[in-house]
Amino acid sequence: MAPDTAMTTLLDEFTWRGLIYDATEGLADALARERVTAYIGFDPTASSLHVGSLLMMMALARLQRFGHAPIAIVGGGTGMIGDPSGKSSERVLLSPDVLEANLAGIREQLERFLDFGSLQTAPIPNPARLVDNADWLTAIDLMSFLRDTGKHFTVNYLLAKESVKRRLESEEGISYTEFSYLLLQAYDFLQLFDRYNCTLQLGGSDQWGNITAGIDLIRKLRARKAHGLVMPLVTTASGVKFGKSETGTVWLDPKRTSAFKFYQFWLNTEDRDVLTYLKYFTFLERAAVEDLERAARTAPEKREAQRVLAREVTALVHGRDQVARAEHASSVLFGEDIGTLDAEEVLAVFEDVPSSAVSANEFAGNGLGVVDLLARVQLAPSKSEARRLVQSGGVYVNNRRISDPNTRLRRDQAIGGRLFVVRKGQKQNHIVRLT
RNA sequence: GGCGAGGUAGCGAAGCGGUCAAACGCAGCAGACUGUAAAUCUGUCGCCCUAGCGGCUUCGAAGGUUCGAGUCCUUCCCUCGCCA
Repeated sequence: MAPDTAMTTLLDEFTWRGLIYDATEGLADALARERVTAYIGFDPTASSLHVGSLLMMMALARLQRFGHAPIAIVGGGTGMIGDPSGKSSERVLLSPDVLEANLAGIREQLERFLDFGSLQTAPIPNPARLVDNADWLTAIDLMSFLRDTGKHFTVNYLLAKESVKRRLESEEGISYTEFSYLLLQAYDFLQLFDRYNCTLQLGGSDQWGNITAGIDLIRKLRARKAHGLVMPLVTTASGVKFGKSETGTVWLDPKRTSAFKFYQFWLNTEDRDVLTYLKYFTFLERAAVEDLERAARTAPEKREAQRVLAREVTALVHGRDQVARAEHASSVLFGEDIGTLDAEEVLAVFEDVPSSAVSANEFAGNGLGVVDLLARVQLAPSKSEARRLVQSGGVYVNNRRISDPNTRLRRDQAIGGRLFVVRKGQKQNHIVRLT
């Protein structure tokens, strides 16, 4: 996509999208003057990022589209320590091998969003970089760190930081380890400045303190002005934590959250949030977003904005072909009658829907009770819970509501004798394959 | 160390000898309504089953009193205030 840079600047772009929560003085000038190298840190607490990180990934990608150079830093070093920001309790430390696996998973996901250039194709002037701060953090010795970095931070300054203050007030307190986190992140910024002339750090609004600490360190040690920009926390209008679906966290890794579920997550965005999300999570231009705003206002029941949002974000994360499949599956699932499909078609449509295999023998004779089945495939946490679900009318087998908990399913009732589509509530489907 | 208050289900919070698996609120799950939205309303919300005025395990821990204890007594652990 041709960056619409001619007319607008990166900062204008961020502004209309509502991505600027706070930024340092003079950032606009710096961005206008030269190619800036900017970084964002990603937390390696899991082997996959989730939709919450998407805002950050998109920010780096936008930056690159405007000709600046992005660096994604995965905190192999800081990940060993734990950031106290936004947390009310001490973090459990990750073991080195878990950390390593997490880094690998995250790296892969970031690569989808950023252009790292390559040896085969023509080099680009602003390739993205992926950096692990363990490279320098694990190498530094304590004495040098205390002399060169620690010396520049008064404890008074650290105590004044919001993240530290909050923890000091909590009964649990804060460990020396996490207390040092801010110094490490500041040191990261300094390292990136020295190595790549990186002069801008982005982050979530909870990172402001950490970012300014880095800026201060660079000013003190290198007498140069670095910048920071923080983005707002993504919220939902109804107060639900963003990034959760009825089955839990929405991850970017298709093995954890299928492309279908991912698509559904976005499609289910409520009206009040959809415009904000279109700005946050897509590359759609302003005019396109405004069109959708109009569409959402005049015909909200068509959910055009939600559809486009789901399509765009799913395409970014999982690819266009996955969008097509998710759309098809959605239209079948929420439209046509499953009963009219044969086993092959159902499998094709529901490829991404969670499934489990149950021996066909179980369905022989007078069959397997629904309640047992629900518990078995973990659509319900216990049989009692399963029974309750059935009684309240929340269970469907092959799209037909089952309201008697004593219902038994026989093999000859399975689609093509091979599978059952079990649904809990309106949206959670599960395929039971007979083997 | 002394004095005072307290530890109840995911969270918050009632309960003060029997009908307490434990009020109520939030979160969760499901239903109705709708647009696969929101709001609202309804049901449900310890675990198990052969689903019943059924069984089992809970009210910080361990003992004890009692026909019977979340409720009374003892000891211990932890938290929060105030004083040293």
